[in-house]
Amino acid sequence: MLSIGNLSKATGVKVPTIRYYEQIDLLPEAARSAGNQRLYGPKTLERLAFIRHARDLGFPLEEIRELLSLSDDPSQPCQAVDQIAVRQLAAVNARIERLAALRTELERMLHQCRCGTVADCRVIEVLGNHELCGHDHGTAADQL
Amino acid sequence: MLSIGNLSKATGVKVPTIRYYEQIDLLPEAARSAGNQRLYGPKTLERLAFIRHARDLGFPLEEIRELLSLSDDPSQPCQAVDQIAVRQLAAVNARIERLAALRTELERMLHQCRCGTVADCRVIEVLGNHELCGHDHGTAADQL
DNA sequence: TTAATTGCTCTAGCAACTAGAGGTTCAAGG
DNA sequence: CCTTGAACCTCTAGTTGCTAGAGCAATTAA
Repeated sequence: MLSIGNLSKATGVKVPTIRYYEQIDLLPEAARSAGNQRLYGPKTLERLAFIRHARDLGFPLEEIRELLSLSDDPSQPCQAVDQIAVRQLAAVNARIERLAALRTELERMLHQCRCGTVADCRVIEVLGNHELCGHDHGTAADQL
Repeated sequence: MLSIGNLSKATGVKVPTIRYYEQIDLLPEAARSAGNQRLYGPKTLERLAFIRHARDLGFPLEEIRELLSLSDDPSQPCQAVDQIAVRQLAAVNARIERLAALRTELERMLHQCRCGTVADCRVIEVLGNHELCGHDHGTAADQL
Protein backbone atom coordinates (compact mmCIF):
# COMPACT_ATOMS: atom_id res chain seq x y z
CA MET A 1 0.00 0.00 0.00
CA LEU A 2 1.29 3.42 -0.97
CA SER A 3 1.22 6.60 1.04
CA ILE A 4 -0.06 9.69 -0.73
CA GLY A 5 3.49 10.94 -1.15
CA ASN A 6 4.62 7.74 -2.82
CA LEU A 7 1.56 7.68 -5.03
CA SER A 8 2.47 11.21 -5.98
CA LYS A 9 6.01 10.19 -6.92
CA ALA A 10 4.76 7.15 -8.80
CA THR A 11 2.34 9.13 -10.97
CA GLY A 12 3.80 12.61 -11.09
CA VAL A 13 0.58 14.07 -9.70
CA LYS A 14 1.12 16.44 -6.81
CA VAL A 15 -0.12 15.53 -3.35
CA PRO A 16 -2.70 18.32 -2.99
CA THR A 17 -3.97 17.51 -6.45
CA ILE A 18 -4.58 13.90 -5.43
CA ARG A 19 -6.57 15.07 -2.43
CA TYR A 20 -8.44 17.45 -4.72
CA TYR A 21 -9.33 14.61 -7.09
CA GLU A 22 -10.70 12.66 -4.16
CA GLN A 23 -12.72 15.67 -3.08
CA ILE A 24 -14.40 15.99 -6.47
CA ASP A 25 -14.98 12.22 -6.61
CA LEU A 26 -12.63 11.56 -9.45
CA LEU A 27 -10.81 9.18 -7.15
CA PRO A 28 -12.63 7.01 -4.59
CA GLU A 29 -12.23 7.76 -0.90
CA ALA A 30 -8.90 6.35 0.14
CA ALA A 31 -8.47 3.71 2.82
CA ARG A 32 -6.83 5.04 5.96
CA SER A 33 -3.99 3.88 8.19
CA ALA A 34 -4.29 3.61 11.98
CA GLY A 35 -3.13 7.23 12.13
CA ASN A 36 -5.68 8.45 9.57
CA GLN A 37 -3.30 8.72 6.64
CA ARG A 38 -4.40 7.78 3.16
CA LEU A 39 -3.34 4.43 1.71
CA TYR A 40 -3.53 3.43 -1.92
CA GLY A 41 -3.51 0.13 -3.74
CA PRO A 42 -2.57 -0.62 -7.35
CA LYS A 43 -6.09 0.07 -8.64
CA THR A 44 -5.98 3.67 -7.61
CA LEU A 45 -2.48 3.95 -8.95
CA GLU A 46 -3.75 2.85 -12.35
CA ARG A 47 -6.74 5.12 -12.20
CA LEU A 48 -4.60 8.11 -11.31
CA ALA A 49 -2.11 7.33 -14.06
CA PHE A 50 -5.02 7.26 -16.47
CA ILE A 51 -6.23 10.64 -15.25
CA ARG A 52 -2.78 12.08 -15.42
CA HIS A 53 -2.24 10.92 -18.95
CA ALA A 54 -5.58 12.22 -20.10
CA ARG A 55 -4.89 15.58 -18.46
CA ASP A 56 -1.58 15.74 -20.27
CA LEU A 57 -3.52 15.27 -23.48
CA GLY A 58 -5.66 18.24 -22.56
CA PHE A 59 -8.89 16.45 -21.67
CA PRO A 60 -10.94 18.43 -19.18
CA LEU A 61 -11.78 16.69 -15.91
CA GLU A 62 -15.42 16.24 -16.83
CA GLU A 63 -14.51 14.34 -19.97
CA ILE A 64 -12.04 12.26 -18.00
CA ARG A 65 -14.86 11.41 -15.65
CA GLU A 66 -16.84 10.14 -18.63
CA LEU A 67 -13.90 8.19 -19.98
CA LEU A 68 -13.39 6.55 -16.60
CA SER A 69 -16.97 5.48 -16.28
CA LEU A 70 -16.86 4.10 -19.81
CA SER A 71 -13.70 2.16 -19.10
CA ASP A 72 -15.38 0.67 -16.05
CA ASP A 73 -17.80 -1.07 -18.37
CA PRO A 74 -15.57 -2.89 -20.86
CA SER A 75 -18.31 -4.73 -22.70
CA GLN A 76 -19.82 -1.57 -24.15
CA PRO A 77 -18.99 -0.45 -27.68
CA CYS A 78 -16.27 2.13 -27.66
CA GLN A 79 -18.01 4.61 -29.90
CA ALA A 80 -18.64 6.92 -26.98
CA VAL A 81 -14.96 6.88 -26.14
CA ASP A 82 -14.05 7.74 -29.68
CA GLN A 83 -16.51 10.59 -29.71
CA ILE A 84 -14.86 12.17 -26.73
CA ALA A 85 -11.43 11.78 -28.27
CA VAL A 86 -12.65 13.19 -31.57
CA ARG A 87 -14.15 16.15 -29.77
CA GLN A 88 -10.89 16.74 -27.97
CA LEU A 89 -8.97 16.52 -31.22
CA ALA A 90 -11.26 19.10 -32.76
CA ALA A 91 -10.76 21.39 -29.80
CA VAL A 92 -7.00 21.05 -30.10
CA ASN A 93 -7.12 21.78 -33.81
CA ALA A 94 -9.24 24.86 -33.29
CA ARG A 95 -6.82 26.19 -30.72
CA ILE A 96 -3.86 25.60 -32.96
CA GLU A 97 -5.46 27.52 -35.77
CA ARG A 98 -6.29 30.44 -33.56
CA LEU A 99 -2.84 30.54 -32.07
CA ALA A 100 -1.22 30.40 -35.49
CA ALA A 101 -3.20 33.47 -36.52
CA LEU A 102 -2.11 35.29 -33.39
CA ARG A 103 1.48 34.36 -34.02
CA THR A 104 1.31 35.83 -37.48
CA GLU A 105 -0.02 39.08 -36.24
CA LEU A 106 2.40 39.36 -33.35
CA GLU A 107 5.25 38.79 -35.76
CA ARG A 108 3.92 41.42 -38.12
CA MET A 109 3.67 43.91 -35.30
CA LEU A 110 7.19 43.24 -34.14
CA HIS A 111 8.71 43.41 -37.60
CA GLN A 112 7.25 46.82 -38.17
CA CYS A 113 8.69 48.25 -34.97
CA ARG A 114 11.59 50.57 -35.66
CA CYS A 115 12.42 50.58 -31.98
CA GLY A 116 12.27 54.29 -31.32
CA THR A 117 10.14 55.81 -28.60
CA VAL A 118 6.75 54.69 -27.45
CA ALA A 119 5.29 57.64 -29.32
CA ASP A 120 5.86 55.98 -32.69
CA CYS A 121 5.90 52.37 -31.60
CA ARG A 122 4.05 50.15 -34.04
CA VAL A 123 3.15 47.69 -31.34
CA ILE A 124 1.31 50.26 -29.27
CA GLU A 125 -0.18 51.75 -32.40
CA VAL A 126 -1.54 48.50 -33.73
CA LEU A 127 -2.94 47.53 -30.37
CA GLY A 128 -4.74 50.85 -30.19
CA ASN A 129 -6.12 50.75 -33.69
CA HIS A 130 -7.61 47.58 -34.98
CA GLU A 131 -7.66 48.85 -38.57
CA LEU A 132 -3.88 48.63 -38.68
CA CYS A 133 -3.66 44.94 -38.09
CA GLY A 134 -3.95 41.78 -40.13
CA HIS A 135 -7.53 41.57 -38.93
CA ASP A 136 -9.88 38.86 -37.99
CA HIS A 137 -8.73 37.42 -34.75
CA GLY A 138 -12.27 37.04 -33.49
CA THR A 139 -13.52 37.46 -29.96
CA ALA A 140 -12.59 35.15 -27.10
CA ALA A 141 -8.96 34.94 -26.17
CA ASP A 142 -9.83 32.33 -23.58
CA GLN A 143 -10.49 29.77 -26.28
CA LEU A 144 -6.82 29.70 -27.12
CA MET B 1 -21.06 60.51 -23.71
CA LEU B 2 -21.76 56.80 -24.05
CA SER B 3 -23.74 54.59 -21.73
CA ILE B 4 -22.12 51.35 -20.69
CA GLY B 5 -24.34 49.44 -23.13
CA ASN B 6 -23.27 51.60 -26.03
CA LEU B 7 -19.64 51.38 -25.04
CA SER B 8 -20.10 47.64 -25.00
CA LYS B 9 -21.54 47.65 -28.52
CA ALA B 10 -18.82 49.97 -29.75
CA THR B 11 -15.98 47.79 -28.47
CA GLY B 12 -17.41 44.29 -28.37
CA VAL B 13 -16.61 43.99 -24.66
CA LYS B 14 -19.50 42.73 -22.58
CA VAL B 15 -21.12 45.01 -20.04
CA PRO B 16 -20.18 43.01 -16.92
CA THR B 17 -16.64 42.77 -18.22
CA ILE B 18 -16.41 46.55 -18.48
CA ARG B 19 -17.53 46.87 -14.89
CA TYR B 20 -15.02 44.21 -13.95
CA TYR B 21 -12.21 46.11 -15.65
CA GLU B 22 -13.17 49.19 -13.68
CA GLN B 23 -13.15 47.16 -10.48
CA ILE B 24 -9.61 45.96 -11.04
CA ASP B 25 -8.50 49.47 -12.06
CA LEU B 26 -7.80 48.65 -15.65
CA LEU B 27 -10.31 51.34 -16.54
CA PRO B 28 -10.66 54.54 -14.50
CA GLU B 29 -13.78 55.08 -12.42
CA ALA B 30 -16.47 56.20 -14.82
CA ALA B 31 -18.29 59.50 -14.53
CA ARG B 32 -21.91 59.13 -13.48
CA SER B 33 -25.20 60.53 -14.73
CA ALA B 34 -27.75 62.15 -12.43
CA GLY B 35 -29.25 58.71 -11.94
CA ASN B 36 -25.89 57.09 -11.07
CA GLN B 37 -25.32 55.40 -14.40
CA ARG B 38 -21.86 55.21 -15.91
CA LEU B 39 -20.92 57.61 -18.69
CA TYR B 40 -17.93 57.24 -20.98
CA GLY B 41 -16.02 59.65 -23.22
CA PRO B 42 -13.85 58.88 -26.24
CA LYS B 43 -10.72 58.40 -24.13
CA THR B 44 -12.16 55.42 -22.32
CA LEU B 45 -13.50 54.09 -25.60
CA GLU B 46 -9.96 54.11 -26.98
CA ARG B 47 -8.51 52.57 -23.88
CA LEU B 48 -11.06 49.79 -23.88
CA ALA B 49 -10.52 49.11 -27.57
CA PHE B 50 -6.81 48.79 -26.82
CA ILE B 51 -7.50 46.35 -24.02
CA ARG B 52 -9.86 44.35 -26.16
CA HIS B 53 -7.41 44.07 -28.99
CA ALA B 54 -4.58 43.05 -26.71
CA ARG B 55 -6.82 40.43 -25.08
CA ASP B 56 -7.67 39.07 -28.52
CA LEU B 57 -3.96 38.68 -29.06
CA GLY B 58 -3.73 36.63 -25.91
CA PHE B 59 -2.01 39.15 -23.65
CA PRO B 60 -2.87 38.57 -19.99
CA LEU B 61 -4.43 41.49 -18.15
CA GLU B 62 -1.29 42.22 -16.15
CA GLU B 63 0.75 42.67 -19.29
CA ILE B 64 -1.96 44.85 -20.73
CA ARG B 65 -1.73 46.95 -17.61
CA GLU B 66 1.99 47.39 -18.30
CA LEU B 67 1.41 48.19 -21.95
CA LEU B 68 -1.16 50.82 -20.99
CA SER B 69 1.13 52.53 -18.56
CA LEU B 70 3.90 52.51 -21.14
CA SER B 71 1.66 54.01 -23.77
CA ASP B 72 0.76 56.75 -21.33
CA ASP B 73 4.37 57.90 -21.49
CA PRO B 74 5.09 58.28 -25.20
CA SER B 75 8.57 59.76 -24.86
CA GLN B 76 10.06 56.57 -23.44
CA PRO B 77 11.94 54.17 -25.67
CA CYS B 78 9.70 51.35 -26.77
CA GLN B 79 12.05 48.54 -25.86
CA ALA B 80 9.89 47.58 -22.89
CA VAL B 81 6.88 47.32 -25.16
CA ASP B 82 8.76 45.09 -27.54
CA GLN B 83 9.90 42.88 -24.74
CA ILE B 84 6.33 42.24 -23.68
CA ALA B 85 5.32 41.45 -27.23
CA VAL B 86 8.30 39.16 -27.72
CA ARG B 87 7.45 37.35 -24.51
CA GLN B 88 3.89 36.93 -25.68
CA LEU B 89 5.06 35.62 -29.03
CA ALA B 90 7.26 33.07 -27.29
CA ALA B 91 4.35 31.96 -25.14
CA VAL B 92 2.17 31.54 -28.21
CA ASN B 93 4.85 29.54 -29.97
CA ALA B 94 5.32 27.26 -26.99
CA ARG B 95 1.61 26.58 -26.83
CA ILE B 96 1.44 25.82 -30.52
CA GLU B 97 4.24 23.31 -30.24
CA ARG B 98 2.66 21.56 -27.31
CA LEU B 99 -0.71 21.43 -28.97
CA ALA B 100 0.78 20.05 -32.16
CA ALA B 101 2.32 17.20 -30.17
CA LEU B 102 -1.01 16.48 -28.53
CA ARG B 103 -2.74 16.48 -31.87
CA THR B 104 -0.31 13.93 -33.20
CA GLU B 105 -0.91 11.62 -30.32
CA LEU B 106 -4.66 12.00 -30.35
CA GLU B 107 -4.64 11.15 -34.04
CA ARG B 108 -2.48 8.12 -33.46
CA MET B 109 -4.81 6.90 -30.75
CA LEU B 110 -7.85 7.33 -32.93
CA HIS B 111 -6.32 5.68 -35.97
CA GLN B 112 -5.49 2.60 -33.99
CA CYS B 113 -9.02 2.18 -32.70
CA ARG B 114 -10.80 -0.71 -34.38
CA CYS B 115 -14.07 0.46 -32.91
CA GLY B 116 -15.06 -2.69 -31.08
CA THR B 117 -15.92 -2.72 -27.42
CA VAL B 118 -14.37 -0.69 -24.68
CA ALA B 119 -12.51 -3.82 -23.59
CA ASP B 120 -10.14 -3.58 -26.53
CA CYS B 121 -10.36 0.10 -27.26
CA ARG B 122 -6.99 1.57 -28.08
CA VAL B 123 -7.98 4.96 -26.78
CA ILE B 124 -8.74 3.67 -23.32
CA GLU B 125 -5.71 1.45 -23.45
CA VAL B 126 -3.29 4.19 -24.38
CA LEU B 127 -4.71 6.51 -21.80
CA GLY B 128 -4.21 3.87 -19.16
CA ASN B 129 -0.71 2.92 -20.15
CA HIS B 130 1.75 5.61 -20.94
CA GLU B 131 4.23 3.15 -22.46
CA LEU B 132 1.88 2.67 -25.39
CA CYS B 133 1.95 6.22 -26.56
CA GLY B 134 4.17 8.45 -28.64
CA HIS B 135 5.63 9.69 -25.38
CA ASP B 136 6.92 12.93 -24.08
CA HIS B 137 4.02 15.18 -23.64
CA GLY B 138 5.47 16.60 -20.43
CA THR B 139 3.55 17.71 -17.38
CA ALA B 140 1.28 20.71 -17.26
CA ALA B 141 -1.75 20.58 -19.47
CA ASP B 142 -2.65 24.08 -18.32
CA GLN B 143 0.16 25.55 -20.34
CA LEU B 144 -1.64 24.64 -23.52
C1' DT C 1 14.69 10.30 21.75
C1' DT C 2 14.27 13.84 19.08
C1' DA C 3 14.17 16.34 14.87
C1' DA C 4 12.78 16.41 10.21
C1' DT C 5 9.61 15.07 7.13
C1' DT C 6 5.29 13.87 5.75
C1' DG C 7 0.65 13.79 6.55
C1' DC C 8 -4.05 15.78 8.04
C1' DT C 9 -8.12 19.44 7.54
C1' DC C 10 -9.74 23.72 6.34
C1' DT C 11 -9.87 28.12 4.15
C1' DA C 12 -8.61 31.26 0.66
C1' DG C 13 -6.57 32.56 -3.72
C1' DC C 14 -5.26 32.52 -8.94
C1' DA C 15 -7.20 34.23 -14.12
C1' DA C 16 -10.73 36.39 -16.26
C1' DC C 17 -14.64 36.53 -16.27
C1' DT C 18 -20.05 34.90 -16.00
C1' DA C 19 -24.52 34.38 -13.80
C1' DG C 20 -28.02 35.57 -10.75
C1' DA C 21 -30.76 38.13 -7.22
C1' DG C 22 -33.11 42.06 -6.24
C1' DG C 23 -33.61 46.70 -6.99
C1' DT C 24 -33.46 51.62 -9.84
C1' DT C 25 -33.50 54.58 -13.94
C1' DC C 26 -34.48 55.67 -18.52
C1' DA C 27 -36.77 56.05 -23.26
C1' DA C 28 -40.75 55.27 -25.97
C1' DG C 29 -45.64 54.41 -26.88
C1' DG C 30 -50.40 55.24 -25.77
C1' DC D 1 -48.92 61.90 -17.80
C1' DC D 2 -48.38 57.17 -17.24
C1' DT D 3 -46.88 52.80 -17.91
C1' DT D 4 -44.11 49.17 -19.62
C1' DG D 5 -39.96 47.08 -20.73
C1' DA D 6 -35.22 47.47 -21.53
C1' DA D 7 -31.12 48.80 -19.68
C1' DC D 8 -28.80 50.00 -15.61
C1' DC D 9 -27.19 49.52 -10.54
C1' DT D 10 -24.72 46.68 -6.51
C1' DC D 11 -23.51 42.56 -4.48
C1' DT D 12 -22.51 37.76 -4.03
C1' DA D 13 -21.19 33.44 -5.72
C1' DG D 14 -19.76 30.25 -9.35
C1' DT D 15 -16.59 28.62 -13.13
C1' DT D 16 -11.76 25.33 -14.02
C1' DG D 17 -8.05 23.03 -12.06
C1' DC D 18 -5.58 23.46 -9.13
C1' DT D 19 -2.01 25.95 -5.44
C1' DA D 20 -0.69 28.09 -1.00
C1' DG D 21 -0.93 28.64 3.71
C1' DA D 22 -2.23 27.96 8.70
C1' DG D 23 -2.10 25.08 12.40
C1' DC D 24 -1.93 20.69 13.77
C1' DA D 25 -0.87 15.04 14.09
C1' DA D 26 1.79 11.05 12.60
C1' DT D 27 5.68 8.79 10.87
C1' DT D 28 10.56 7.89 9.96
C1' DA D 29 15.78 8.47 10.23
C1' DA D 30 19.68 9.46 12.98
